[in-house]
Amino acid sequence: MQDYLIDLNEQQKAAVLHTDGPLMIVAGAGSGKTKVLTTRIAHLMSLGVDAFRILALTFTNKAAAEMKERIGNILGNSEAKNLYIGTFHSVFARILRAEAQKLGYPANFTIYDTDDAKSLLKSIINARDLDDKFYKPNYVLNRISAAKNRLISPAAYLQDHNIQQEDARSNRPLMGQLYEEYTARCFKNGAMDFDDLLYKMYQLLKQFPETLAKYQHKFRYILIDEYQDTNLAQYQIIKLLAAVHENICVVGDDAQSIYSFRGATIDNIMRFQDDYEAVKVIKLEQNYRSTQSIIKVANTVISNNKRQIPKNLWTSNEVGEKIRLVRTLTDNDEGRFIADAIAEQKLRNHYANKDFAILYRTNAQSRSFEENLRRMNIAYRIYGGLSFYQRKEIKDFMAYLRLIVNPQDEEALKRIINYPARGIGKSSIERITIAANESNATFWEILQEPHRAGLKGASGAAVENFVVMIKSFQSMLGKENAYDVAYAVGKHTQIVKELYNDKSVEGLARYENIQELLNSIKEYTETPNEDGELEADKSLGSYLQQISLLTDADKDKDDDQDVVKLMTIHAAKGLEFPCVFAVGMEENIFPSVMSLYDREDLEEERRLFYVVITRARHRLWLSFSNSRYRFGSLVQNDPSRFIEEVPEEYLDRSFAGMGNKKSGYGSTLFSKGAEKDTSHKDSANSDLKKIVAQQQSASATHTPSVNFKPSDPATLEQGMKVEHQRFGYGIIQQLEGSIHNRIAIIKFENGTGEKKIMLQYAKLMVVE
DNA sequence: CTTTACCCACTTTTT
DNA sequence: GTGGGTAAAG
Repeated sequence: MQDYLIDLNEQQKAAVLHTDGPLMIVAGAGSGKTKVLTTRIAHLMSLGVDAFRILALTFTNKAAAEMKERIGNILGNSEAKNLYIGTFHSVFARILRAEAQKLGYPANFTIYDTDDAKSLLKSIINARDLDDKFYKPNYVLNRISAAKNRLISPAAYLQDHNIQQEDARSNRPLMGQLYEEYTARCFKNGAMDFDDLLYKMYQLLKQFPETLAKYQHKFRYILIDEYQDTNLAQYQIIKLLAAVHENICVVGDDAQSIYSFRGATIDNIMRFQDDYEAVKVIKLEQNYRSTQSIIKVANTVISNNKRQIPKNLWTSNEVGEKIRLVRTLTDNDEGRFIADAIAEQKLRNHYANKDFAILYRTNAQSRSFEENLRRMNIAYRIYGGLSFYQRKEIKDFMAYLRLIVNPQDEEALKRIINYPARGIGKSSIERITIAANESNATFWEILQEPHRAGLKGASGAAVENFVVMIKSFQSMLGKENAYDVAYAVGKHTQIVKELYNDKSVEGLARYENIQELLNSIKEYTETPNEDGELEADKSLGSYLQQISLLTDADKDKDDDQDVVKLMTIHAAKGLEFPCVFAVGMEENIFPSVMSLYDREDLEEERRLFYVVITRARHRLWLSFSNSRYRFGSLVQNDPSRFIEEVPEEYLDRSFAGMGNKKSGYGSTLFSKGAEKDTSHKDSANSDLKKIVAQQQSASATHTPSVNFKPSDPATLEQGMKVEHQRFGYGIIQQLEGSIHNRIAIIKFENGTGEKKIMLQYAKLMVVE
């Protein structure tokens, strides 16, 4: 084992050696926070503390994996694998899986991601015939999420006067009922959403004292990373777990609290000292990452915030270069400038691609950088955005797997019951839903006896076939591993075949995605489990449990690829890069338009600005554009107010000249404006055309005669004159198709010309 | 019942 | 520019 204390400064050493009792480490950006946490855990273990009794909670799987690895390196043995290190969500999911029955959940409960939750809410809102102008699934989900993060149950929500008034005032009086029904439906489906993983964990500890005692005893040492980003639910759970030993160590930086939209409250870190009597506070103020210029700028910027723990971040690194301010006229120019700058820096200062990061406020901003990097042949990778697991084809495939493991999961069931199309349409699904509600059974139960929903004939048979197929997959669960079941799903459902036959570019990509999913499942079943505690469980159930908490960033292990990294500032937290481009520094974007009217929100944006500044080690660029396309139309934003907060002496404005220095820019702007005008004319023009077309088709639409009565399709013959309900009168030119699907080619009188009419559906009356 | 075509709302940030 | 939901056509 290395002498792990040797390269720690005094404060870091103090934090490592303070093993027992509550400890708060206020760790400035780049002050060696992760090093302290990992060394502290290694130190505990070298003192003889059993790895099984140490709990460390982080916010990303990546941070957790990194910690595990670094501890392993310090200790030089495999003991680190026994540590309970993970995100709040994954650690709690694991515990909940073991304790699920206590709460009435199946051990194989499904974890709903945001999309699943929204679609469930949508169906609840639709079923109640509510106006989706007010009850937007997104809004409703956020409201429910906020309630859960504040540990407010549906019952408490309905009883709370303030909340009720708030909802009434915003024209959403039924919010509480929606919360109640959503909760009930999730329970019935055997599903928990992300917030439930915290909320139910709290319930579990609160309702079952012996369970609480068990975990209180088990976790003798608790460490929390990014404490400034915890919400009330997380706070209360930690408080319960730590109550006996009080060996709790939290690490955080109030200046980097950027997740209030997820319910995080800066109060938790501000009040930590009041929560525990014997608390020790250690501040890590020396920054090892950045140049003096960068640190100075960061400090100045953050001092504009009112609420913060006083600290003085400093560095003994070199002064470094000024921060470069870049101004361009269009978003595409911004992308081009930065791609050029990267190429230039690579030559001039011998940087590699991986030394650069382009960081933006919103995912939608990535396009112009992608295009220009591609043009310059610079390798890049986008982190975040639409995740692999959010793609439609992946969600469809996963829905099969989810249903097999948990047939209660109605969302999964409805997603794939008719995909690929197998003749179970909207009306059949409706019948089943009604039957299920009436007899208080689950959707799946009704499916097994389709006659209870009045389904017979073709649709009844289709349902029966579907059930037989799913059951055959289920019978594999006990004996086969995750890959074998998934392979069978691929083989026996038509999904893979259908995608394979789709030769379009998108179809090919989808096919490859399914292929990739199958490969990753295979890899999962063939890799030995890391968890020392759990048996090597390679079942489909355990696969699903862990996959639903994984994000894109966790998927790629080859982190060392030589590529420029593009991601949101949020995603960049905890990372560092030699060269950072903070782009889109414009009002309404950064700070976001959503945060302009509230002091708290604005301060959070400023903390976000602080975060992006402190990602840079050597060089930092701030860029903004006079105009950019958003949504197809051109918008113009002022430079971000945050730029003005950067002290002038650290700012290099030589790239921020007005566009008039270069000829052509002015005219570009002008022609863009002109284009916009014509496009307006165009759209007005096409609107007009549409109206004309509508009127024409309206006059072409036939009003059926009073005595219209469809004739039996079997009696139709070539040459007959018939009446169609909408197309009017016509002559049958030809009849073709099989007995079951007869098609008539009819020439209509009113200029609509020849049409193929499927007799199965169309109603035709013989005139003569 | 299924497929296609158009229309609209959507953009903070994430486990 | 995009994905999902709806209406119309087959």
